[in-house]
Amino acid sequence: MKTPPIDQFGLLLHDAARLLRKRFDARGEEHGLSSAQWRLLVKVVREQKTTQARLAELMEIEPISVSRLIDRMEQAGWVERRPHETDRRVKLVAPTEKSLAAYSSIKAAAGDVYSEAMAGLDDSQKQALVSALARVVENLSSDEPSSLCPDLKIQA
Amino acid sequence: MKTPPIDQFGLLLHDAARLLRKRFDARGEEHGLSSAQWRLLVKVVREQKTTQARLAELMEIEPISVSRLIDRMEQAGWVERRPHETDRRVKLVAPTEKSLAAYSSIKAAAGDVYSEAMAGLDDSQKQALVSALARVVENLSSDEPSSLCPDLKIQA
DNA sequence: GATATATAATGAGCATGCTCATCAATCAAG
DNA sequence: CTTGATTGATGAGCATGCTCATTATATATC
Repeated sequence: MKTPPIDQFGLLLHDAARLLRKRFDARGEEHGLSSAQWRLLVKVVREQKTTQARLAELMEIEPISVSRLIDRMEQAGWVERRPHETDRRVKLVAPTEKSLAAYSSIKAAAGDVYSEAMAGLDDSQKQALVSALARVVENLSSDEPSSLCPDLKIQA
Repeated sequence: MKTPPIDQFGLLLHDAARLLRKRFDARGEEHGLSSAQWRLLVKVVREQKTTQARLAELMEIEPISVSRLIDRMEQAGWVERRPHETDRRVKLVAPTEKSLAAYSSIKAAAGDVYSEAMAGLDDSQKQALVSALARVVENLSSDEPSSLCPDLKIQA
C-alpha cells in the first residue's frame, strides 16, 4: 500500500471515524451502549454530578445533542436526571449503579477496538497519530475559522 | 499541550472528523454542497457514469445511504439519474454541468479546510497522519472484526 | 420591585449514517 | 422454460449530530 496523497485526508478521517464507531457499536451488543453514549458516560462518571450544559462544553457538542442523548440513556437506565438544590433551571446528570458496574468492562472493550484500529502501528506511530489528531481538533476548535495559529506546538 | 494518552484515540478521531465536517459545511455555504455530498460528487465526477451500487462500494457505505444522498443531490441539480441501456434494475448516476463547473473551486475550498486542520504539522507529520489513518481504515474495513493482520505494512 | 439580559434545557425539523425488509429485474441450474 | 438465488434500488424507522426557536429560571440594573 502506497502512502496516500494529502488530499485524501478528509475522506480518510471521516471513514476512520465512521468505521471505528461502527466497530464499537457492533461490540456494544454485549453491553447495549452506543459509542456516542459511551463517550458521554465517561464524562458523567468522571464528573459524578454535572449539568447538561457542562457536558456539552466538555464534549464540544451542542446542548440539545446532549439532551437527546441523555433522553435515551435515562430511558435505558444508564444515567439519572436530578434537580439542582437551588437552581431550578438545572438538571444534574449522574451515573446509575448499572453504569458504574459496567464501566470497567466497557472501557476494556473500547481499548480492544482501539487496538484493532491501530494494529500494525508501532508505539511511536500510535503516539504520533494521537498527537496529530489532538492538534487537528485544536486547530478546528478555534473560534476563528481562518486562524491558522502556526506557532502553536503540539509536543511542547 | 502534552501528548494525549492512547485511550483518547476514539474521542479524538471522532471529534476531528466531526469538526472537519462542520468546518467544510460552513465553508459550503459558498457552493451549497455538504461534505457528504462533496465526497460523493468526487466519485461521480471521476467515474463519469456509475451505478449507485458501485458508488456505495467505493465510498464504503450502504447502498441505501447513497440512495438518500443522491435523492437530495438530484433535487439540488448536482447529479442526474439515467436508466441503464440494457439492465433495467440499474440507474446510472452522472454529474451535471453545474457540478463540473463548480468542481475545481470546491476542490480548492476542501484543500483550504484541510490546510487549516493540519496547520502546525510539518510535511512529514502530515504524511504520517494520512498514512496512519489509511492504515486504520484498512484495519477496520476487514470483514473479520477480530483479525488484527499484524503483518500488513503501511509504507510498503 | 420592575425590567432587561443571560443561562439551562428542550421542541421542531433537517442531514447523514445505519439495520431490516421489500420489490423488481437478472442470471444460473435443472 | 421455470424455479431459485442474486443483485440494484428503495421504504420504514432509528441514532447522532446540527440550526433555529421557545420556555423557564436567575441575575443584574435601574
